[in-house]
Amino acid sequence: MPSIAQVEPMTTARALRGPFDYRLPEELREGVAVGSMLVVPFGRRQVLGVVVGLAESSEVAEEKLLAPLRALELGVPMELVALAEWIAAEYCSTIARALSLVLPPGAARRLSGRKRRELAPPRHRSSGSASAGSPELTGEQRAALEPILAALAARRSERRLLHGVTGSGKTEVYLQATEAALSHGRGAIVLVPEIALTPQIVGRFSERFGETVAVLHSQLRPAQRYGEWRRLREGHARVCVGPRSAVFAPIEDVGLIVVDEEHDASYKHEGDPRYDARDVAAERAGRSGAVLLLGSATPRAETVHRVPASVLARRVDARPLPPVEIVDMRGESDGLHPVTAQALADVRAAGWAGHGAKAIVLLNRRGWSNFLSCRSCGRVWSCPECDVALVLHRHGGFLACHHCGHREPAPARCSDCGSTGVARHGAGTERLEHELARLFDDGSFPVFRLDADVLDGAGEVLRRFEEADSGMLIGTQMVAKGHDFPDVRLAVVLDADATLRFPDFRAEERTFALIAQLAGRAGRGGAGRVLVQTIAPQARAIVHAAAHDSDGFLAGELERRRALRYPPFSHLIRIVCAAELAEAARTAALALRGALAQHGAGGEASVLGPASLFRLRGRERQVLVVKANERRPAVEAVGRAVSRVAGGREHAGVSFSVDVDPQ
DNA sequence: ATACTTTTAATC
DNA sequence: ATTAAAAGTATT
Repeated sequence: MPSIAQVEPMTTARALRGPFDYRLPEELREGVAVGSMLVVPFGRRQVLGVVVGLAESSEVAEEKLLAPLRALELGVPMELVALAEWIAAEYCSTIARALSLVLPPGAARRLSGRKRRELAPPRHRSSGSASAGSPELTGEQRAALEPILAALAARRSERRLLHGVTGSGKTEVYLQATEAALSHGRGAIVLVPEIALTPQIVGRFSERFGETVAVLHSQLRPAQRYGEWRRLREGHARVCVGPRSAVFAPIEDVGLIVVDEEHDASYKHEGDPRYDARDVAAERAGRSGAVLLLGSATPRAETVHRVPASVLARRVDARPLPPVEIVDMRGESDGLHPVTAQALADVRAAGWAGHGAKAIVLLNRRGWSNFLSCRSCGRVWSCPECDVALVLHRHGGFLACHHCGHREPAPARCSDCGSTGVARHGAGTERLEHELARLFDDGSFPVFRLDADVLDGAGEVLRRFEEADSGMLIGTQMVAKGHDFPDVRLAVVLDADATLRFPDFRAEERTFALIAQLAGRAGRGGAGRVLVQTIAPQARAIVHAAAHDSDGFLAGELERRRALRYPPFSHLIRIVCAAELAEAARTAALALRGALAQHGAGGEASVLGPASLFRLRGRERQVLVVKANERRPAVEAVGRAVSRVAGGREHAGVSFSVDVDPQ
């Protein structure tokens, strides 16, 4: 019986290198395992610790060993401790930070409370399951399901891409794959981008599988969240549907991990460790002999390159995808093209004729105006903490920084020269809502706005749009996500090239996905039409999206990535050095580059930069990018270089952030 | 000599 | 990170 517990204390310190050994008193030896949570004395404090190993003896002198104060009732599964160790190494982070991802929700905060309150009894919900029955699959769906069933039967880990156009019935494949996993006695995880935007998929899982489904979403109160975690941990629920953090669901013997809308940017975690839930899902599936199923109408080039695909080319209702028209805005004034205005008027007229008729308009820019300038002296209102222009939010009467959240009252006059001539440049969703309501809302054709600024929440706006007979939904990229309304006759993208102008090698892929996803919202219950306003009508992403040519776009994209040695033909690691003074950040970045040059950047790798980034939250930033053929040696080399440079005192006040496979 | 501030070292 | 001992600096 091991008497030593190797414990990782849950602190965020980078310099701390555990694990630390504790002597287990007799009464704890039975119950403590890898994954157990202990409260331990640590320095002068008490901290929560996770047991990462057990041993018979310790290197540490007997008299220095302390005993844990107490053990918590429920720990995490052993396999998640191993997964956390993998994440710490893979993303250049610490074990403690990686472990905090797999702990029960609120674990760190509950430490101070002594005895946990008894939980409310589980609420009842529709039991579903057996009676619901699975609908008949199309030939394409059956062909896609077949290799998944075979892998599950053989307990073989396998990765599959489900490349299916919008409306082709991907969810039914997920459901039947889940059913198969359950029938083999195994659990399943279903990752979705954001529950509020995809209520339909959650509903279908709950309906089909009843109480064995645990749903994690942002609206749950902490106690409910913990309740769902506990149902999974104790095996009462075997399926978890949730956002990226659900990849850490405490399910034993996972047989299937689904990643819906696998192209979605929300799978990348912003914050240390900067993990990518898709890669973590692949790793977890590999470790537990599970099937990884990645689904999308617009998969990433990386995924297409690496993962064998099943294709769903037809919609289940057998309707064709709506025709997409490119509306050339060169030489036109800003705003709506006459063709677009007429198309919206046509939708409103169709609504009058009887059934509902709806339109969706996408403009990927929040607020009223992009930026303000003084007509007299040219002053531009910018963020005091970041080097970006402030956006006018007219309804709230303030200017906001979209990077740090800074707000200030909207100015009536120039604070430099006193002039009252303040020019508003560009239009965002708030202004568009105002304009379109003025033009089209006659009482029977309401305009709804959906973006990150709406106060009632995305779900509420979508519900109101659904309930309306006719109307228009305008908003940012949120309007292109997984919801499904049958009466949408028209989908419009304004300034479609806006995303193309981002200095990012994924800009084309993002633009293609955005247009294709939005096009998928139109014509689900009848004829549909899609308009794309752009000043770049020849751009590859736009031309292919208009032709519904995913394969053609991906082929070109992969060719371009290969030529430029971008992922998937290399791995990128981004290191950002931030400090109050630009000079300090630059010196640190140069030192880091020096360390990488001196000790190697891991295999065949090149280091680009340092380059300046715009100031953010009052900190000047410099970025280095490592482009490597092999990921692991490069990550290790970067990790060593960062701790060497960050460890010294000469770069005090500089923070280092490492992003492996940045999105 | 004494009260502050900064540096350094340790956390089983 | 947090803490406290150690070392350094300014103040009576």
